[in-house]
Amino acid sequence: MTTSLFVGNIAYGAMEKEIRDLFAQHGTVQNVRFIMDLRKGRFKGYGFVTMPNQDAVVAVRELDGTEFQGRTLKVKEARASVDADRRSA
DNA sequence: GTTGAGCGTT
Repeated sequence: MTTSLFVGNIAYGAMEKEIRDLFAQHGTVQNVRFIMDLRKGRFKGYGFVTMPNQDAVVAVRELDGTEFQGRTLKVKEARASVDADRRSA
């Protein structure tokens, strides 16, 4: 039972570890995926965090709109979710 | 050598 969260407006200098640690403060982080530009290999500035459904809801509520490394984070349930685990959130 | 709304690499 996990939910994929879309995380946007991440600072270009941020690291997956920092996002994972940030989300871990509000729940159990199952996985963190930073989206890189496959052509240039640069960070696109957004990523996805997978958490248990209940923790994901809390994380969105607690982290969406908050500041992270000078940028206002955008946290929301992912749309193009490869995982169909948004059933019991 | 850059940038700033969005929905992803196995």
